[in-house]
Amino acid sequence: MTQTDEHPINIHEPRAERYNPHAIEQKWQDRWAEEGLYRFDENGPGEKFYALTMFPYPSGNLHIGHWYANVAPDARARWMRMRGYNVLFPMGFDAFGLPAENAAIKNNVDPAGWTYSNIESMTAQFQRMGTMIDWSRQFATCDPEYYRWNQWFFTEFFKRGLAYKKGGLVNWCPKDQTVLANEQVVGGACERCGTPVERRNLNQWYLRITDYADELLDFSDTDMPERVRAMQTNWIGKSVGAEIVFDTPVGPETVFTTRPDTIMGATFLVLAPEHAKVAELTTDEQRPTVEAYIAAAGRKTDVERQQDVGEKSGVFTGSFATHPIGGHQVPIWVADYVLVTYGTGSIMAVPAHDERDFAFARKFGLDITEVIRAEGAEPMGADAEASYSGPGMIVNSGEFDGLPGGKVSIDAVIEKLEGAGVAKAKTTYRLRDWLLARQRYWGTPVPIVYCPEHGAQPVPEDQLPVKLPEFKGFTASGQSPLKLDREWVQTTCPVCNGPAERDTDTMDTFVDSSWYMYRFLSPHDDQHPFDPAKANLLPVDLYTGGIEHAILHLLYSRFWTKVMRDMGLTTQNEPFAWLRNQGIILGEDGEKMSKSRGNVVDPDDLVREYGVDTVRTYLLFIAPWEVGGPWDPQGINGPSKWLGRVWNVFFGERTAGPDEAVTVADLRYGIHSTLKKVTGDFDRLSFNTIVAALMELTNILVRARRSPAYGTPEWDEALNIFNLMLAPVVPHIAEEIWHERGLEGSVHVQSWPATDEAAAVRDTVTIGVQVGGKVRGQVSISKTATQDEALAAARAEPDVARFLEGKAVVKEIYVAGRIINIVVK
RNA sequence: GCCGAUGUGGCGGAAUGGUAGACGCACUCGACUCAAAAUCGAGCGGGAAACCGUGGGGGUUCGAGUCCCCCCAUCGGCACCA
Repeated sequence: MTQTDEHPINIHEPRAERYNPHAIEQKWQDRWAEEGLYRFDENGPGEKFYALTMFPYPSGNLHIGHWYANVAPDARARWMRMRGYNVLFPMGFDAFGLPAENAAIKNNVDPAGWTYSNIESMTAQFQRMGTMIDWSRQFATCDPEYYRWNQWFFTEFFKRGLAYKKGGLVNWCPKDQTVLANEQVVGGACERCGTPVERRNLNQWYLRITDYADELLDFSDTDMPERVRAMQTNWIGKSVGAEIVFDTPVGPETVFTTRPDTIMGATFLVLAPEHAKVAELTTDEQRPTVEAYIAAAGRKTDVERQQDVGEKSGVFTGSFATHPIGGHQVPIWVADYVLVTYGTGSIMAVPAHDERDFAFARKFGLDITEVIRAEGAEPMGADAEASYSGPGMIVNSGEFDGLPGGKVSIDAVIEKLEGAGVAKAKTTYRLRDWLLARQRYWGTPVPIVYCPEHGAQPVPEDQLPVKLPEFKGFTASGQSPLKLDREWVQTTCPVCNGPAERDTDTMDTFVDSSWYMYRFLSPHDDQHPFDPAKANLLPVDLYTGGIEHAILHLLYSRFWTKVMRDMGLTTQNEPFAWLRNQGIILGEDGEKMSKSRGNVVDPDDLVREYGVDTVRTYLLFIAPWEVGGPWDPQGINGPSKWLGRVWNVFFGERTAGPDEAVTVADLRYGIHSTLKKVTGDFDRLSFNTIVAALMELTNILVRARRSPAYGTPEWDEALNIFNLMLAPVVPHIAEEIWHERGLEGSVHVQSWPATDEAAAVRDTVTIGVQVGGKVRGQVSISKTATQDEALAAARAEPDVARFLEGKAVVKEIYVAGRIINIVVK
């Protein structure tokens, strides 16, 4: 198109134009990519800062939640960069897992093809966000170059005895046709698909996370939100107590208790229905009853079991155990309120002091013996309505009577029994070993071969990766698809070279995410999982993501790091120095966004309508970032209008306004107090108040533009600092402004400005005056006014004087720059 | 039941123990316009006022949204874990 005389376009006057994000955003994204502006250089200057957002699953569509999770960390990473840090901010894809396989089954397509095409489209969507992510480091966990190291780690774990195979009851999801780790069973149902899990007796691979249970309870090298720590601590479930042996007709039976001090109140034993000794202990007379009970308990799903909580059921075995101190006989029962998976699968029941044992004893008419009595309490009668688990003195316990319940008496009981070899202090955890194997195709093959001669052998390092066989379609048999590929299964033994078979299971995808943050250090390294020379980039300084991974991913990656440390791969105890969780953006209706509810907000639509910078700003502004909340479709008008006004502050026509009285001092105060606030708010991740402060400053600048302060050197300073403060939040408009102002380079490589502390406080302050603690007026005084000056000014204020009339002044408070309070009587 | 959060205008929210409601949305009025949108300007907790107001009740303090104690409600996690 050529310029015509009718429509002269003065290209040197874009300043008269309105802010148009669509005219500038793509341009800058392209230019930044071309120039490699965000390429991380580990040899670059400045202290390193590793910022990471939990990598997404390549579902194929980037939704507003991904934006919410990434924009704020991006703004913060940009700010750190401007402050002189050498910032690593990478991104990848958590690409193995069931959705690909399900899509593959449904449409008979290759999960790999489906996944990589999703990654491609999601990367493009991601790049529209305008982040400083260094895309040159991107990888997907389904890349053989990545999962090779999963296999390498597995074989290393195996050599160290941290990966082992054992038989036992496991959780099985009938829908997903695979076993699940305990962490992936929520309320008795599959964490992924909600199907109630079944228990199956299977031989499976585990990782020995329980070896690290105690260390995982120690959070001293990682700053995680209280609720995450609480959830993990809860999950690990440490209980300090003792194991105590009761003699039975078929040999000694060890029970675990946290209350050895109540042992004289133990009036019966209870075994879990699955306990190995039940059959032996059951007398012939009781056998039909017990077997029926065990069969019924076995049929119950976990979901049904949980619904029955509180409702006690059980049967008597017909046998008795000998009380280790009293020497008397106590009956042995079977009940499903005792879990075979916890402690020893059997308990000594102390109905007087345990709610569950009490309910059970009442229901079946078993003895209740009080052994702890609260100070001043009446003895527990036969008609007691509840157990008592509070503090008190030991009673009815012979030599222990009169000791305080708790530590002292616990130690006394253990000490006595320890001598006879029938008790020892013991700590039990709820945490189980991590069940690793999955009976699925789209994952990392377990690198083990089974040789008839040499048993399970790890695949040697030089033969890794064990690549997944080519996709040949699925059958509906429910068997592992790998199992069906005979050609793939048949291999040779690494020891004797004889015929052997591959393990046909794949790894839990949480293996992939347990160490991916290390891979970003050297994503293309084919000699190590990560280059040891880059280990100085560890740990991740700020890790952000959703709370849904509070236990699963975070606990597993903490465990992985501790093993890596013990292997000598890192000196860090923790992968993440600092963890914060963003909230969730809900639909307009306050419900979780979902296609079925029709309340989904599409970021691509928003970008088309408002531009990237507006969407970024609104996501920062909508709520405190760690809280989140419902999407307000009208709310985005605020940020949209704001950026229009920002543009006009720099390039708008200068209209003569009403007599604005913004002084140069006001201007400097506005700029430097805002700078101080924004700097502090970035530090504490308070993104919504950053935007608010920038908006407030814009309001000042709009007025200043019409005041005598316009055009002064202070005005130029203000624009410069404002431009720099905009950069982390709204990178495109900030860059455009930078260049329109005729400045060189990129605004994003500039230094964050320094606050002039003197300018950030006012010389004259307006403070409230209280009389008797109630605000009655305000006075404008010098910041450095003395108490006498301040009080004189306060008394002179008519609104204040009115309330002082006829009153005796008791006390006068003056906090410089804050408040005056005159206490009267 | 245990653990962890959270409760402030119509709405999202702000506030180192120091003038509660910054900033924004919505709304109202005005300017511009033939008109509308956009934009710009003004107002916006309740109450006529005295005053009352940060879930409720106590307390500490000259002064409490903020600190302490006791409740209530909502959300999240775990849940027969001995």
